[in-house]
Amino acid sequence: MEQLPNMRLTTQRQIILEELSKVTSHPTANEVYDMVRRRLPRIGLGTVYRNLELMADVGVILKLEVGGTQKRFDATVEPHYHVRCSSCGKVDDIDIAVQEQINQVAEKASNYKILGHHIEFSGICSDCMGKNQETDIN
Amino acid sequence: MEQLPNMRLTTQRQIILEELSKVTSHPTANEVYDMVRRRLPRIGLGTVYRNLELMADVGVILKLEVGGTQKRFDATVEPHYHVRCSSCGKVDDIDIAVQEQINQVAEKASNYKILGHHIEFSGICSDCMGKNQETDIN
DNA sequence: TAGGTATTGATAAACGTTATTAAACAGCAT
DNA sequence: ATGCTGTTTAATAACGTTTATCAATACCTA
Ligand SMILES: [Mn+2]
Ligand SMILES: [Mn+2]
Ligand SMILES: [Zn+2]
Ligand SMILES: [Zn+2]
Repeated sequence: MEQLPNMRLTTQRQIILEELSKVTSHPTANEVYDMVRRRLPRIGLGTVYRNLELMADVGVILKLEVGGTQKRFDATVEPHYHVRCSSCGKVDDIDIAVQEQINQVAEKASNYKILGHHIEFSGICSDCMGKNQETDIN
Repeated sequence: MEQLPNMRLTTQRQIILEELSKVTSHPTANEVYDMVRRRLPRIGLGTVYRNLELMADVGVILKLEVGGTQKRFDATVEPHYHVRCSSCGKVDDIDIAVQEQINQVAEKASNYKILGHHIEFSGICSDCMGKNQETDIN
C-alpha cells in the first residue's frame, strides 16, 4: 500500500511510532501493544497491528520476518542484519557492513529480479551463555 | 531434540521424506500433506507436522523460517541460500558461494556465540515478471 | 505370544493475525 | 456552530497455521 494523501497522523500512530523508536529490542506486535497501552490504556490490539502494518508499508518502520512464531518490528529502517538467540528468541542488530554486491551475484545465479536481501544469524546471546555455563558445569 | 535410539522408521516417515526429496519447491506442511496423501490417503495432518518437526530436529531435513505465514521444508540440508518472490511467495534456491567468513565477522561485532546464518533474498520470479510486464504495458 | 513403548489419526485447543462493524473523530463547507 | 463526508478507532469475530491431547494401533523384543 502506498502513502495516501488523506492518511491522518492520529495520536495512536504517533505514540506507536514513538514507543517503537524508544527501544532496540525488535518487539512483537503484542510487545508494542503493551508498551503503547501504558500511555493509551484504551487502545485496541487491532489498532496496533493495523498501524504497524501501515507504517511498514509506507517504509517508516521495518517488519522483520525472522525465525520464531511472531513478526517483529524495527524503527531503524537503514539496511542492517540481525541475530536471533536460539535459546531465548531475542533479536539483536548485527552491525557489520551490508553486502551490497551480493544482490547482483544472486541475480546472475537465478531467474529472479533481485530486490534486496536480509541476513539472519543464529547464535546464543550472552545472557543465555551465562545460564548455560552455570548449568553445564554439572 | 536428539535422535533417540528407539525412534522408529515408520512408513509415514519414509514416505514424507521421499516425497519431500522429490521436489525442489520448499513446500509448506500442508503441501507435503497433499503430496503424501496421494500415497497414504489416511495419514493425518498432525502426523505430517510431527514428523517434519522431528526430522528437522535430527537434521535429516531443514525447516525454513522464511517470510510469509507458513514454515517451509527442504530436503537439501547442505548450507545454501533462498529467494522469495514478493509477488507470489514462491521460494527457490540461490546457488552462490556460502559466506563462511561472515559468522566470525558477526561474532566479533556482537555478544553472541554465532552458530550460523541464512540469507533470504527478495525478488520477483520470472513467472511474475512476465505477468507484470504484460499488465504494465498499459 | 504377551507386554511395553512408540506412533498414529482424529480432534480440540492454542496462537498470531486479519476482517468486520458500529461508533467516534477530523476536516471542510455551509 | 452545524452538518456532511470519509477516516480511524475499539471491540470482537473469524481465520489459518501449528501444537497438544488421547484412545487406538503398530511395532519390538523377550
Ligand atoms: Mn534492527
Ligand atoms: Mn533450498
Ligand atoms: Zn538468549
Ligand atoms: Zn512469483
